[in-house]
Amino acid sequence: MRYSQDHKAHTHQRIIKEASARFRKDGIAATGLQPLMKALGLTHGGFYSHFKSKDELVEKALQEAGEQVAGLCEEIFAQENALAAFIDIYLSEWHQTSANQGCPLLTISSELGHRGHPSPTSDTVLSARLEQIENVLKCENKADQAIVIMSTLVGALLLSRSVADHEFAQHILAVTRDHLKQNQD
Amino acid sequence: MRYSQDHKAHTHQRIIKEASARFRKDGIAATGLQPLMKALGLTHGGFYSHFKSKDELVEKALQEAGEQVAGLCEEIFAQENALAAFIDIYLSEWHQTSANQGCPLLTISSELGHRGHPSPTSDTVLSARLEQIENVLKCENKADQAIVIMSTLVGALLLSRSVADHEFAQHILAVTRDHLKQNQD
DNA sequence: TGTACATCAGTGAACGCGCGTTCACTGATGTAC
DNA sequence: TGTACATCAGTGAACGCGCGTTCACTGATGTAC
Repeated sequence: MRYSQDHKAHTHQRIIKEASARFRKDGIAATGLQPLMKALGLTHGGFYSHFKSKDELVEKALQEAGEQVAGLCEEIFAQENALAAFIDIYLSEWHQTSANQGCPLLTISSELGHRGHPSPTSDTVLSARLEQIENVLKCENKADQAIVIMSTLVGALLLSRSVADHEFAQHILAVTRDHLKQNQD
Repeated sequence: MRYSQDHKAHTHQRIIKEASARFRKDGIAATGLQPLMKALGLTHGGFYSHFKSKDELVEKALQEAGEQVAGLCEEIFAQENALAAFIDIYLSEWHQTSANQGCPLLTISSELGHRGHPSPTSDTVLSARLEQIENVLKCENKADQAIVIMSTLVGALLLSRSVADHEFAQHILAVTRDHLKQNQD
């Protein structure tokens, strides 16, 4: 059946959005196209009138995750005390448990990178974050300092998500938050 | 055919060792038991006389990766200037490209944690690293400082592996190495 | 010491399953006359 | 304005494939007599 003009574009976006969440939560390999389409009330056959392969969806979903997160981050970095706000959100309990809405660097990017084919979109996402951090730094070596801060954020979040002991996980986040906010230049 | 006494134990270890490498390199989900056994010159059916499921192998392989890495780290931390040596190796080009022999926290642990069932072995591996770092720190708040250092190491390595641009990847490692060695207490 | 038997690590075919992908088809809508 | 037709987003069965797992079987070795 034919649908109204922008119907296809709308469905296209719904697929990308759902994929972007699922890839971040469960990983790319563990996310099937069949369950994904079913969750949107569609049948899996229709997938290929939107994308030529799962790989294409992966790339689009990574981009969408990047843009979604970029939107959130713009708001955060518009505040006063932007770096502290960013640190608090990046290392929040919300971000620890909500991988499906969070930073794609930990999940999509790292699943792509060096297992198969890394994506230039990973570079774009990371660069965007680094630039935002640089802009609110006051020290010399802004660029280098931004890399170190971002590394620490990513690492602490990853460790807190990897660890089985919930209190240990929260402790990692808390300690790292304090350290980064204390040493901000 | 029946084999000499310690033959089974030997094969058992070979499977674990190969799995430990493949899980770290390609991820758990992307590593098939069939190709794994074939690579060892065995048929896949025999797998179940060694392990009751893939999940059991995953746990054993994570433990073995932890022990293997622990062995390497003991040597490193026995040196003078242990922390600097550890930082240099953790953020080396070797570690960036040799995920199959490297730290299991980035790959096995993070694939287990919060996607499915996290393993207490992740906690053990992380705690071992933290303790080694603590022992060579001279500042107050050793425990907290160790967490921050480990987070930064893990994050920088993950980012350098995620990024498509090879020079960018090397830059992340170099900058983080310098920062950590400069600020070591 | 020689023979009969039990053991059991490893074999390889088969199981059901979900994966990514293909394809002939449907049918409500937009377009042309 | 009314009718005939073209479009094409979405359907759902089917494809080959590799997955994890099961199982009846093999046959060289260790053990018992």
